[in-house]
Amino acid sequence: MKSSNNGDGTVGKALEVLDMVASFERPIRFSELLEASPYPKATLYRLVQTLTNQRMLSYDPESQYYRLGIRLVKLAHVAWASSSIAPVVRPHIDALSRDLGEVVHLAQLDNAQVLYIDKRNAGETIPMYSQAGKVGPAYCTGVGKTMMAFLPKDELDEIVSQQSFHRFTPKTLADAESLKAELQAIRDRGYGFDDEEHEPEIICVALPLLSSSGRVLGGISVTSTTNKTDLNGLASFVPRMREAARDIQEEVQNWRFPDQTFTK
Amino acid sequence: MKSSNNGDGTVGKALEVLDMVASFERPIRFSELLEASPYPKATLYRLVQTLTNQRMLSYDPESQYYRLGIRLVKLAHVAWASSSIAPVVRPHIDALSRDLGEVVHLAQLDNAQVLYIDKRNAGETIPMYSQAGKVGPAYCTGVGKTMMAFLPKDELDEIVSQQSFHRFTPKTLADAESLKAELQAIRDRGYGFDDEEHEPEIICVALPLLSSSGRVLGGISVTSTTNKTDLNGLASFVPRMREAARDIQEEVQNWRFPDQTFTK
DNA sequence: AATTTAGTTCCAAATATTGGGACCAAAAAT
DNA sequence: ATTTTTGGTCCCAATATTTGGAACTAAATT
Repeated sequence: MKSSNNGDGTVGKALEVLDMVASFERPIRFSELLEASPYPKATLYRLVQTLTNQRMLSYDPESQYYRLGIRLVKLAHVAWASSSIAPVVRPHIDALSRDLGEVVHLAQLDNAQVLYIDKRNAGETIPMYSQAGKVGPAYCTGVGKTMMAFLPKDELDEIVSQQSFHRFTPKTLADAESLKAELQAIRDRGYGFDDEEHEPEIICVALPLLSSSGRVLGGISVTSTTNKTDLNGLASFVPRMREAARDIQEEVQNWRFPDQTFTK
Repeated sequence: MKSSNNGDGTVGKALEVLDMVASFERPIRFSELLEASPYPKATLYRLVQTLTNQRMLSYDPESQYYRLGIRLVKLAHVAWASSSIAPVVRPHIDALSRDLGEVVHLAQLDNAQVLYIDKRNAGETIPMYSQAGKVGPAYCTGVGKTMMAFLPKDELDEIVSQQSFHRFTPKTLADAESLKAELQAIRDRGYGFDDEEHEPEIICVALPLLSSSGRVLGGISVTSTTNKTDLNGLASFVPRMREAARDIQEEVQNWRFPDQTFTK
């Protein structure tokens, strides 16, 4: 017994390296990776070789920089398209954005963070990975807080304890106490706000998407700015959003893949 | 010596399993995977466990179905955003689509196939086989043939031999000979067409994106339908596309990540 | 109650991974 | 021009992980 890693053997280590490359958000050199990694040179070298062979990383011999490989884009396309909610939700956030004239997001929780799955700008379409795939903090975004609010108690405690509580703006809820109070308010109200807690002038209203058994599937939010409207203005969007959420929940429940055979 | 796999040890196997799940393009059961896989039950089981642990797969205990995990969406976002061309090309295909009033694609070659990296719709969507992350055949698409045409000879032979040559339409070039002749024509002309070779009524014109050293970075295409225009009509788009390609090539060359420190 | 099917666990044998250190080439310093 | 440093690659015996046949369990079917 000695290893410094997570416990999933070589595969875990390789994926950890992949994450490490991703965390730079730009092409990097082997030596930069080495510095950031807990592995000895030879080990990291082999890991990176394997990943490159597998096209999960790509290497430019001229510049000697590694970056994430496009095989990931292909896999993510399938992941997105066969996720239970993304394809179902798309037409709804489309309609919401059109009706309300604002930016609409679909998000899920991933590892105590908010992961944006889809986005619709008021005017035009933003195609896939430019925005989908982004992550944000859960404790100071509308969707983040709203999804947390509807988690079962044990999961909630766990996820709250994992928040980093950086104070982005004067209004950021920067400790577990105030966050928990806010989450209670969201549960009572049935929806959540972001009142310039992440970025000044940016406000939003969010609804959870729940499965029939009450599990949190994701969240949708409508975003605006303080010089366009205020929280009351956003609250007036809620009935329309509820409609969408209801429809989505129903469709997700009944939705099956074309050729998926069921025995019951 | 015995293994039936590609040679990258456990990591290779795990990624092969990931690909296998992806190839179904829908949630699947363990037993379906087992049938499709070359691994014994216990081995596959552990592989899938690890992948699920790592959130590369997600498992719904209720339905007992596996699907690709959302961690992939996050990774793909970074892959897309830190690829050398996608972010640079986006404003250009935007403008192209606006100016020409047609659908514009950006694609790269991946494993002898065309991988669509980005797409811009003009006005309303033409129902068509493509989105970011989707893959398509190289030998019967405009971008595919055009990118192949500008590959160095050895890579070209390799990639041609990997094509599956299924005859989608009467016009599909369904053997290596006709494809190679077509590639020569594309080289001479400087751009390529898709003349209903993949789908009836769908036609397109494509240009390669080359690095300063002549390496194929990707391709852009403008797509239309036979009841809107014809190949001559598409050819008239070429000057405008050339402009875009020239600008892109220049920008890609000069483009560096904000904080990327260079020693020369 | 008996059989099949699907999923999970065990453990000794087989195999892959590990990492210290050697090695090499190119760049920087002397 | 020579030496040193830096960044990257390779080797191999010790070691840890993976393997897969088979046994087991739970649930569905006969």
